[in-house]
Amino acid sequence: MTQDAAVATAASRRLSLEEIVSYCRRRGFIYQASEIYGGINGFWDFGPMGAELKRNIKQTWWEDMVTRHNPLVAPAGTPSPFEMTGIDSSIIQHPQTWRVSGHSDLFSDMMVDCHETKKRYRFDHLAGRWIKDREGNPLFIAAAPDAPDADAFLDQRARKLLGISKSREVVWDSPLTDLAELDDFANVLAPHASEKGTLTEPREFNLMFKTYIGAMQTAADAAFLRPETAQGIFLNFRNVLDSGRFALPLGIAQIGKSFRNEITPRHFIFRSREFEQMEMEFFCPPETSHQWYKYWQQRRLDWYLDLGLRRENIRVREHEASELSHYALGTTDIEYAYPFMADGEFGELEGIANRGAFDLNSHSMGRLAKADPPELALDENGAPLHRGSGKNMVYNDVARGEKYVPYVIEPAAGADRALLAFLCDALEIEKLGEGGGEDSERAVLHIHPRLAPVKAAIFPLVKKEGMPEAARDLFGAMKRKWNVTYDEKGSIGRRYRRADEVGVPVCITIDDETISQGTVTVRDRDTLEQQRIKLDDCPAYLDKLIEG
RNA sequence: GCGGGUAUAGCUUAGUGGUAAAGCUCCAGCCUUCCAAGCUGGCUAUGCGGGUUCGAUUCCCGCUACCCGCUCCA
Repeated sequence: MTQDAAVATAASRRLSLEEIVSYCRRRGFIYQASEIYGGINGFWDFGPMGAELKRNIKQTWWEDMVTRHNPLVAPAGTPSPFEMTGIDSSIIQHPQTWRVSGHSDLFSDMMVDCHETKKRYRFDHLAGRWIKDREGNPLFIAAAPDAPDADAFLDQRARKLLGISKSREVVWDSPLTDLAELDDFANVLAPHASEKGTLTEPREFNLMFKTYIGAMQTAADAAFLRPETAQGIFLNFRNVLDSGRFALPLGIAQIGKSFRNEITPRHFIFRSREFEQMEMEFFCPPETSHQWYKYWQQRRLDWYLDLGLRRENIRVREHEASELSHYALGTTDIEYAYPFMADGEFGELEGIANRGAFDLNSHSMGRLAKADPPELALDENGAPLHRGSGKNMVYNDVARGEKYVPYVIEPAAGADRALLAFLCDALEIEKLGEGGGEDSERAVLHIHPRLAPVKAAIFPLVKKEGMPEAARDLFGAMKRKWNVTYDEKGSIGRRYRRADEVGVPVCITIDDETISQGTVTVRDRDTLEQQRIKLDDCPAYLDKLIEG
């Protein structure tokens, strides 16, 4: 850190991603998974500090979303009071869950990529016809899978490419042929390309981790690690309603691990293959859904701001209609200016979506195709593509005197991304101009006390005159309620710096006045200011610091 | 997935075809009464696997991981 500080020119500065990674490793926040075996791409382990920080982030989210919620009062801007609760569902669910949700189709197929246009096609959706090019060489023109009329599309492509006038008929050398019947793609012209031979070999493209239930491991036993926690909530919607005496509007929250076989894990823990989500599904009457959507956008933004993220580093971005997922009526991203993003660019922190009744209807009727309103996806025989459970998802709203399938607002946050954002935002190298005349730097993590891995550090000023004994007594008492540390090694200044670097909000120092008058000094991490308080007031002081 | 770069101690660096060096950190001891003091001592490293060589941390090949730029991102 001395080296880093030496290149600092401003009064304080933010760190690069490499410096953040180095810091996380050095101070016990995050290590590369399986590091002693050379590491494993896309996986990370949380060390002593990181585990505490992540636990605090999750706990703060859970408290603010679920346990501290008052269901008797309607917050400003909402149509009504509402209830909040939580579940913890299984990582492995019935495979039909992912077929109906759309994740199987989207996440697992043989795909071919086009080098030229960068488009990706499902291998089994591509077909085309053979023809002779201008030099008389064989050329396979592939049709766009989404073209309404493949023959018309192919004729048009051939006329344009080979200069065949409208008065002449296009003469093909073959009927419509699946790409799968070709030995290689060297003579294949991709649907949107200008040159042939731009397609890759078909590659399996499965973003869900596959496993097997039972020891036999046959194809019929295949199961998947969840790619999102949300579906576990939809599957249990009826259970929660039936067993909990809840009425809508109702939010069901869940925190847990999810798994995606990302093609390119990147940027430290920003995109990893195993990650933790904090998701909530808010079930409400359809006609109020937009109002709730707006409410949750603001409330989720406020959560990050209240916990100290700088406003200038956060952006709220509403998706364009063309960006929307197959299920969403509206989606807003809360984005953060991560240090690996270019200046002025932001990366996703949390998404808030209005999913309509898509999920509940899907799990009732079967996989829905994107349409307005959504309709059942059918296979070539007209049967449902993926059958739903057949269970009734209609809610009988006695208070409103109507029955409906609830609409769902989903704030879906990444716990790891939140952790990364809080770290990046809070970590600074500060230049302290004063102090003995020489330039002095300190690394300090200005993390919110609620999130701080260690809440307080307790020091005896020196190791004599009864100070260690008094400090240990205080430490023992505080430890019952908070994660506090005791340190008597090194000079007092060195101990302050060590505490600053891992974001300890306050250092409590025992000195000779503690022994004679029962007072201690509390030193603030951010202002460096000290004040003297009564020894007995330490718990109340810390409680106020954390909870405000 | 493509291209470029990197890999020596916990961190930041040095160096060498023949016993791997330093500063910081950390630990122990002495000292120390409020912001990284000082003294003494100590622990700890060439990412993994091949090849060339009498001998490889150094040269070559492969792999892995990380960083940067594209690509992708339910």
